[in-house]
Amino acid sequence: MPRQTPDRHEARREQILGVCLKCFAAKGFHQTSMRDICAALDMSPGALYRYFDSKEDIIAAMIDADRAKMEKIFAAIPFDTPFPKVVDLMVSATVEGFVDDNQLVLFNQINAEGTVNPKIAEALKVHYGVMTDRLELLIRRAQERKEIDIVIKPRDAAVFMMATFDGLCPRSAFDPSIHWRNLARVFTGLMLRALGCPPPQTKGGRS
Amino acid sequence: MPRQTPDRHEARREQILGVCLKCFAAKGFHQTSMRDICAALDMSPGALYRYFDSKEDIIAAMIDADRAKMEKIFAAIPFDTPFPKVVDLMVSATVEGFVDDNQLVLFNQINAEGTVNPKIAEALKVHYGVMTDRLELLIRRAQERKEIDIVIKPRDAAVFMMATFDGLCPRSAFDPSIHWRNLARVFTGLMLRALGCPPPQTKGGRS
DNA sequence: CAAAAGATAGCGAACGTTCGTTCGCGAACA
DNA sequence: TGTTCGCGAACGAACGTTCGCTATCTTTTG
Repeated sequence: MPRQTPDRHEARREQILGVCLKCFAAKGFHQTSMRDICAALDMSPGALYRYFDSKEDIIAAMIDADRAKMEKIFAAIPFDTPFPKVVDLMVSATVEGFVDDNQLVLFNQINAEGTVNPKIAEALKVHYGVMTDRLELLIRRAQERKEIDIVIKPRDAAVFMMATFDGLCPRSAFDPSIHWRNLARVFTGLMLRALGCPPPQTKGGRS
Repeated sequence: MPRQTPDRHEARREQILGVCLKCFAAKGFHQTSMRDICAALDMSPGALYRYFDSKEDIIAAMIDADRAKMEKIFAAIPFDTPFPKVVDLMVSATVEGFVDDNQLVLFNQINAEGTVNPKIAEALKVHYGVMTDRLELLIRRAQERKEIDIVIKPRDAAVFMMATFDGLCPRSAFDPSIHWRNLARVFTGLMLRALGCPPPQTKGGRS
């Protein structure tokens, strides 16, 4: 019976992916060699190749896992969430991922890979589509609740917001004047203004 | 006297960079080999190395040229330009660069390289700084002219706008539903709304 | 003005290195 | 006893780069 340890394999795969993420985040996909990965894993190439067919396979799996995580966060936002809260959640999720640099570097790496590798490009299109669709729906509901301007087309607004999230990443990677807290607050505020959604409460508003 | 043909060299360098741009845009920095470049140039490696010390040198020079071009566009916008026009100019400049895919791929490639290569990262920080500073000034002037909301801090607004421009790129690379014309119009409109700047004229407004 | 001298551009085979990947074999576990 | 896991030396290919050579063009010189 060959069915013995079906999950051990999967678990190890995930553990490997975790280490690869750090490697890739530190040096980029194509500057990281299989030897680098093996060293970080304290593992031989032969062993590593029992879990992944190729380097590209590793990269693809890692991107998949990363995107799935993001999709999950988006999907977890209920439809009836007040829109300011929606924006806040999304901005927070985006910014928090940046606090350690992993996500920040990785995001740029993934986009670069996507522009050049058709297989990755296809996967990214799907993922981007899923996220934009979800956001579009959230916007539509908010419009029905009269929370945001009825004139704005939900799809357009969704694309705009997604683009702004995406822009956060290269921006914050190369602008040393940016501070996370301030960034998140400012972006949330401006995005809500763009959609004609009055903020709920601004409290004191320390500079 | 060794001073004979000082400009021939420079001219050829630029021509080489132009070809490299196409190569890099097609396959990415690290998937493009020196042999690929030589083939595209119909030139031998030996000859190529008379113009650039290394592959990294080529990449750096190309990024420099690309960024300089963008800076030039930004710098050409006069301070007294009505703000809606400013936004329109910037969005157009950004979007137009995408129409052929060169700029689009390249932008993602550059950001990825910047996250991993300290020298490039430093250059990008400078360039981003220059552009943000310029935009901040344009915003400040517009505020003085009462064109945009006085509450908004110019620096915050500048960062927000720059981020949105940046986001346009990966977004439009992976969202097949996007059409340039519509994209530019929507983004201009929403950005102006965010800053509390009433649009000048919307004309007919065909869907 | 012609010839010699010098500098620059271009070539392409070859270099040493590093890459992703393979494979035969032993150890551990079922 | 069969199956999985892990090892690490080894492979061929491809990489960025070098170097000695010839051809071309510019300047200097007789």
